[in-house]
Amino acid sequence: MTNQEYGQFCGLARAAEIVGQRWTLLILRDLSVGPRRYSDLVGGLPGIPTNTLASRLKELEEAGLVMRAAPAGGDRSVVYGLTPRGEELGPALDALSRWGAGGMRTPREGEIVTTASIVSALKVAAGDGVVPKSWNTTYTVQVGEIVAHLVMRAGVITVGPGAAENPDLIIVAGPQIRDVLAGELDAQTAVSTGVVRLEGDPALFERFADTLRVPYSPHVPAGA
Amino acid sequence: MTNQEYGQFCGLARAAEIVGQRWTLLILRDLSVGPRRYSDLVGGLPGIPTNTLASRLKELEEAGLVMRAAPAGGDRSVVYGLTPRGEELGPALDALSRWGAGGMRTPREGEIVTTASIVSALKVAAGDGVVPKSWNTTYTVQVGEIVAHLVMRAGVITVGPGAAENPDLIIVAGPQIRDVLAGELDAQTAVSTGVVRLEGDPALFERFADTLRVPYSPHVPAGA
DNA sequence: CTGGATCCTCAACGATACTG
DNA sequence: CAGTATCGTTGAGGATCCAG
Repeated sequence: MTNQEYGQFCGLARAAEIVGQRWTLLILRDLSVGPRRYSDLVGGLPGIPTNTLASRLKELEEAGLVMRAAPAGGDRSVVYGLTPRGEELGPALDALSRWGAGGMRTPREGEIVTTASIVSALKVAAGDGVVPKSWNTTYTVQVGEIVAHLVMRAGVITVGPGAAENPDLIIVAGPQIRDVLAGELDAQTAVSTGVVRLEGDPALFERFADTLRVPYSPHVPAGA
Repeated sequence: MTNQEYGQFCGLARAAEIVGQRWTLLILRDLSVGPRRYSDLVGGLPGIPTNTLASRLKELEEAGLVMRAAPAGGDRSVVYGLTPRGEELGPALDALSRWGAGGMRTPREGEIVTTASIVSALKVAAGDGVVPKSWNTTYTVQVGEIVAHLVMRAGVITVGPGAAENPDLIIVAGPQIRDVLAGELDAQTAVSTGVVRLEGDPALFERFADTLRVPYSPHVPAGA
């Protein structure tokens, strides 16, 4: 059992040999949002040592989860993206995110929000992503300096980084918006107490708050 | 960002701080089968250093996933089990198992099968565990030295370690039974080629092979 | 005999500097 | 921009030992 192997013929053990490496889950989360350059990853993963990132990318490429691509155009920057096999890990990442979010009420000292964390949180909150076909709403969500967009259209929800072009509603908030996603802070109270600031139709925020859900675990003390 | 923290207010990051530790996923898998004593864990996790196991159990207890219990009876051995919060991690473990199993065709040199790996593999293969209410079948599954049981009754599948009392069918096989679960080796061929040996009604093995499923990933080369 | 604690070694990780 | 090189620190691996 040299190296990082567990020596068991077991799916979970095989998975653990890959995602059990430090930083690997967060690298995969960032790539799940879309292809990224090396420096994008460095920027989205504050604190990661550059040699660790280089090692992980190499290992993930060898394991078949990540591919490097040098785009055809004159732009010669290297871009990393998930392979189909890497995309297949999505449901597992979502399940882990949901579980972790269940125990996460307020930021710890110094904890920050990144683009990938917001996008993946909204994706998880969207669940199966199915909404009534008649809904046609575009949101821009801003948490601190970080901006993402969320679109409800044709019966499905899609989420991505950056602002929407012509959003029907802009939602500006801090990490406390977590309570809204948990269903413990209702939309009207969130607005009236200043936790959330809106630019657009407030009724669309009610829809947002009712549709997206990542509950708190009932088994975690409220102080956590 | 001291210690093992990632400094991000993100569910996946919080989860990674726990399950990203070496051996932790496998410890949780073993405990998900049922309460275990320290020495059971040592036995079920070949190669784990005893101090690492002790550290992990302490960390998991502090994180609220694991509880130590000294049973009321005269037996005074310490028993470790999952808390409700630990049980909530089940879906994430299952998703990881399924993903890992998708890339796992044959054992690597020296890889073994443990009781917890068989039980969790069968649980994952059972999916939502729903079967026709009329089915009432008890299986004993033996892979190498390892024995587990699987019961289809009252519309649901239950799985556990050890042999069944009066099994309707005993299935004896090696790791190659993986191909049956993947749906790439049909029941009759498995029996006729000697991959699987049965004691009981062969038709019940067809039911087993048709009901339990953990597919291979289409994106992993067959040589893996 | 179970449930660990201790000690030492070494590979992996982390921080910083530097290069094609 | 995309890494590699270097070096210090930490944690895992492995053996042994100790207490209830």
